[in-house]
Amino acid sequence: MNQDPLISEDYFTRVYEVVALIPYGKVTSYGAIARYLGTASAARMVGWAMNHAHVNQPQLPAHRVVNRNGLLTGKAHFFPVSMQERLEAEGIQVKEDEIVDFTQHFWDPVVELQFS
DNA sequence: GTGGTGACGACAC
DNA sequence: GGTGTCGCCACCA
Repeated sequence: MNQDPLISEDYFTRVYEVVALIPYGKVTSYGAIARYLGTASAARMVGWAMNHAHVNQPQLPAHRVVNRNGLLTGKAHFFPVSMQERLEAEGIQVKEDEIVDFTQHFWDPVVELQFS
C-alpha cells in the first residue's frame, strides 16, 4: 500500500535501515534519523526503536547513534562490548562519554541520502 | 481504549 | 551559559 520502500516497513524497521546505512567511522543523532523519517519531533521514538534494536537487529551498529550533544547516552544499554570501545575501534575519539569533534564525524542521513 | 513509557530535542527561565 | 520543563510520537501493559 505504501509508495516508498523506506516507509513500507514498521517504524522500527525504518530506523534500523537508516542506522544500518551509517558508514564506518561516522556517527549520527537520534534527531537526525527522526527528521529523515519525517518525524523530527519524535526523536524519542528513535531511541525507543533502538531499545528493541538489540532484540530485532543485534547486528545493528547502534554505537554510531548518539544524542544531539554527541553524548553516549545509550552506552549503558550496550553489552557486552562498551559503546566507547566500539567507537574508538572505528577511529572515533571518545572523551568523558562524549564524542570528540562530534560535528566532524557527524553523518546526517537527510544530507547524505537526501532522498535521491 | 486508556495510560504510561522512552538510548531525545527544543525552548524557557 | 546552565538547568529545568514541556512536547512529541509510536509501542507495551
